[in-house]
Amino acid sequence: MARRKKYKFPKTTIERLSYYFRALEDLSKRGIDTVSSEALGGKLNIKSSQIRKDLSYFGDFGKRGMGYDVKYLLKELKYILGLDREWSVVIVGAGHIGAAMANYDSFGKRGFNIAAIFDNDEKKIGKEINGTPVLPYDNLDDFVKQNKIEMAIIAVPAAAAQAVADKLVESGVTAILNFAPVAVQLDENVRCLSVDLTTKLEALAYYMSYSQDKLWKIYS
Amino acid sequence: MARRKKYKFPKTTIERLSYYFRALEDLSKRGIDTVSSEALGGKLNIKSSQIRKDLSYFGDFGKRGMGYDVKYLLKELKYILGLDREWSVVIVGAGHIGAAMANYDSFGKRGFNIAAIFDNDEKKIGKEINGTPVLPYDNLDDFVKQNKIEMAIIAVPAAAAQAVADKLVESGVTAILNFAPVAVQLDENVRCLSVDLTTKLEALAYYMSYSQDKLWKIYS
DNA sequence: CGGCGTATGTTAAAATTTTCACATGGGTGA
DNA sequence: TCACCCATGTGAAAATTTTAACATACGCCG
Repeated sequence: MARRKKYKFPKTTIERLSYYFRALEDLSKRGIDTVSSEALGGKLNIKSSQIRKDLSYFGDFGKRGMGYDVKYLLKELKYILGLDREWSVVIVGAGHIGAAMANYDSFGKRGFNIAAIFDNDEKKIGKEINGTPVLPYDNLDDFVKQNKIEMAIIAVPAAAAQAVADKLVESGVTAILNFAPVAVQLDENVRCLSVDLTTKLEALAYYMSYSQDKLWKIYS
Repeated sequence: MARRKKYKFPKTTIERLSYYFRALEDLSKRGIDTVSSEALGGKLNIKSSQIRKDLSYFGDFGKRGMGYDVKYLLKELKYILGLDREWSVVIVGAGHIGAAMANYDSFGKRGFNIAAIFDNDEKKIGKEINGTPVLPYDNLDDFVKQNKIEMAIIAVPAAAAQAVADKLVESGVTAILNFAPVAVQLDENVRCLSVDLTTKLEALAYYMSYSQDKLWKIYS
């Protein structure tokens, strides 16, 4: 019921809240209106104690003996995650990944509106991707300022990423989702999360080689 | 020099090894052949002690007072990460994300060869994406078995992901990179990493709402 | 060839995160 | 209304991960 609780909590909690949110949406769609931490955890492969702890950082949302009211918890999570409003986002880079993001309809459903896509390529400029216009990279500055864009998705080659990030921040963007395989250096009041596709595959490769005992375990 | 060291290390270490690898590649390309943990950390926003610790799980690769030989460390990391061989991968789902993955050339450079893409859509079957054929989903089983595919990328809607994953595992795949926004339940000897695009944006939304003091901090 | 500067590898401490265990309180039915 | 069940919320313990600190070893220079 009461919202404010602890002031510090693990970084990983935020990510899990997002998982809870999605799972609850699914339950809600299926007409289920109450769920226990145990049941929710089963769906997500997360321990029930973890779920209760995560939620406890933000408030008391459940009823003892009963579990959580799905709709109520959804509303609260929506609020906590900042999803109770619309966010305007620009994508920089109209290549395959940029295009895939522009076509990713889940963003819209969550209130992330792709306002424009920016690229240097003459052949792409002026076209639309999933209804979103592709504009010249040179207009990025003005567009971000005029439309008060706060979030951006970087989908350009690694070599260009830092320059793009700098430009975005200078124009007023304060949150960046970066697909370029490079660590961009940013002011600390700008949030940047990276999605590193190669790294994920490499981690899988590691686990597989490991399981095949081809690793350092062999040598001494 | 010596390879085998500790047997347990943080899960996050593997991911960082992948970052080190890429940064070293970059240094190597630029003709730099020695690097200190301090310099490498500066490039990646990672503390030098973290780097030394990470590497120490696998062996002694540096020279005191000197740092690390870039080429040598690259070779060792390649070995540790299991990148000293080719991996055959299939993509399931020829939608925007599947297509983007098929077009992601970095995979090939790392030894991840996309052998085929599978989809149900008649209009897509028979075509090629970046030189890789799109085959009927019904052939997935046979193809994976015949070509001894070990890794797969799932890029289908959430509702289909579990069934696809089951089919892949049944056919012999033991590592999965999952783009579907759902937690797939798998046998524990199958490795599965998820890339959750919405979750990342949601985490950003959280951080931004937080910084704007619109969160639980307000209430009591 | 010995001392000096430097950056490693490691050990110990600190910080963070997860898990456990259980007291607590809401709801239900007699 | 009372007793019983159940699942929460939490405080403490365990596990994991990061950071700090430093002794050690390498190479260079005089």
